[in-house]
Amino acid sequence: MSDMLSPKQVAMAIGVSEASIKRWCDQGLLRATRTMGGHRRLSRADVIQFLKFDGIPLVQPSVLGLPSMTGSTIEVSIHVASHLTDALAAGDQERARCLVINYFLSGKSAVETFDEVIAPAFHNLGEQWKCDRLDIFEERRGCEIALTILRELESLIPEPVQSMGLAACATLQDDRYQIPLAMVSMALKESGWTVEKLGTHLPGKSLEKAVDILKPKIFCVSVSHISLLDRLRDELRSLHKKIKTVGGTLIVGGQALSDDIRKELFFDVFCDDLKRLESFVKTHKV
Amino acid sequence: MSDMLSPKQVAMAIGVSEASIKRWCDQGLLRATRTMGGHRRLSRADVIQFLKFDGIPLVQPSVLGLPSMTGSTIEVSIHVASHLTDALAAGDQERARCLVINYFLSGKSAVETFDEVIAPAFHNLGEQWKCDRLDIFEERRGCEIALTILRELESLIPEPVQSMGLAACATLQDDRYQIPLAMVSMALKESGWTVEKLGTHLPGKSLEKAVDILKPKIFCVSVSHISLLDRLRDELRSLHKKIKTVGGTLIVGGQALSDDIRKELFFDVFCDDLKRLESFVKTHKV
DNA sequence: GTCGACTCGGGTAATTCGGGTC
DNA sequence: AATGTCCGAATTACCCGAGTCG
Repeated sequence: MSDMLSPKQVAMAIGVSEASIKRWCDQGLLRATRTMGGHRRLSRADVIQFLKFDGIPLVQPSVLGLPSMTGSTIEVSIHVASHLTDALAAGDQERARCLVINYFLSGKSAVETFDEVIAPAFHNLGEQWKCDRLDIFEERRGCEIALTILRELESLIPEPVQSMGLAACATLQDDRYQIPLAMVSMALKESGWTVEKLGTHLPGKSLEKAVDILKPKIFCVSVSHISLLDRLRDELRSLHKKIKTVGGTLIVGGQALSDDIRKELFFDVFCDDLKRLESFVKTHKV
Repeated sequence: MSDMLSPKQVAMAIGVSEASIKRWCDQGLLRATRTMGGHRRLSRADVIQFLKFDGIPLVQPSVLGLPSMTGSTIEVSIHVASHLTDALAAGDQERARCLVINYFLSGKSAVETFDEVIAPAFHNLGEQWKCDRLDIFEERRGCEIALTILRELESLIPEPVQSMGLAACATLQDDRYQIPLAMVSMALKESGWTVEKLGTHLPGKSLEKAVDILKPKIFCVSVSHISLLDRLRDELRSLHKKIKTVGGTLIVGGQALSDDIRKELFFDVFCDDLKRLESFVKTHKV
């Protein structure tokens, strides 16, 4: 990562407009070098010095540790995901928050943020955990942080003017992975659906009862962990039948569903990632 | 995303003139930071803190992103708790949000809100669940809603001027109750501590490693469910010893700790409710 | 070399400052 | 004693066409 920051980055870090950064530089309050084309470049050290000297406390210092958001899309997302991995592993909630929220606010949809940044970050975390480079509490703390950030992100997704209909989502027994479920819920919300997030670790029978009561047009089951494949199959089959009685669609997805497992299951739609989920539910006729 | 508000925004939210905001800041009643050019910037949480302290009502809560006071604000905790129970059981997130946030805004501390409203509401939910008047998904959905509301409440707690020190909190294996843990974490934050929320369902050994790394002055273990009493006892004893090596204090609490169970455990402080936790950590010498 | 994102400079509108008065 | 309003000067935010960066 470069030690030189652009005016935009500094503006975000301090929470002022870019115009203010320009003025301060021109007044000599904040040292800046110039590129050959005349663009200002500020060193981290100078910015930190400046903030300390003038006692600006409102800053999120962590923002100054953010990677630049320039470059090709794919590069940026990998870059951000790797930084997010570090922040989550280190328990640095503020930095993780800035990374995700900034990515989202830079014009990405929630679904893109999930697929390109959050999911890869947790994949990385999983790898580190497998290699014993991460203690359990560090992994769990990372999940807590991610959930907090996701809830904040959710508040940034606008309510649809008119709802596409009612969608429900949940996980089945022994699957307690809340993060994928939260992402599914938000993907649905972003696509204009009214979402009932029922929760994790729920018996199939309870989900069927929910179908009876709520009569959702769409039911998403996230599968991140399978303890008993037979039970999963039975519950999905039964749930699928139940959903058909109210004219709904059963969608499944999740890391635990490999190709051969998927073949044995009953459902209407399978989604590798949230982009696929989005493209389906956006065009779904109600 | 910026959490800093301008005097004009605050004035509109409260329904007073900007001059009043200025005076209150200058008198030290309302904490404010300054921009380079001397303009005041106020944090949401600080503004709310000030309003609660002086019992000033919000005229336009929407400016601060808060729900409007619907009708007469009920302040009788039992009534609020009972309404909250209904809202959570019915999956009515917006109503639950209004109840909790308004109770908090009416001058109650977060700890009071927990002890008087949220904990009783979940106690009621538990009763209904035992009587089979609530399906599992309804109870689980209520927890999801509560967690979302708690996260919002957390953003309304002001940052302490100076931290009391570092506190950590977690639950042990097979205890996956996130809501009590979240409340403990927020109670600590409200009392001025910097909190590391490590997460739920953690092995004792991992918590000991966390103690080694973080060296917290306070360690809170929330116990809402006990699967193996022997293991709980062993892990707490070992954890207690470890915490002593860094000069910390082990605090335990939770619904699962009956009198006779408690007698068998090792710890420094026991807390029936969050009020007790608060009164201990507020006076804790570091 | 193309292209999208960013930045330049400069100008304008909106907000806030401190202080004084009602 | 507390609040709302008014003032000139200063600060900040927003906008635009042209140029630069990666």
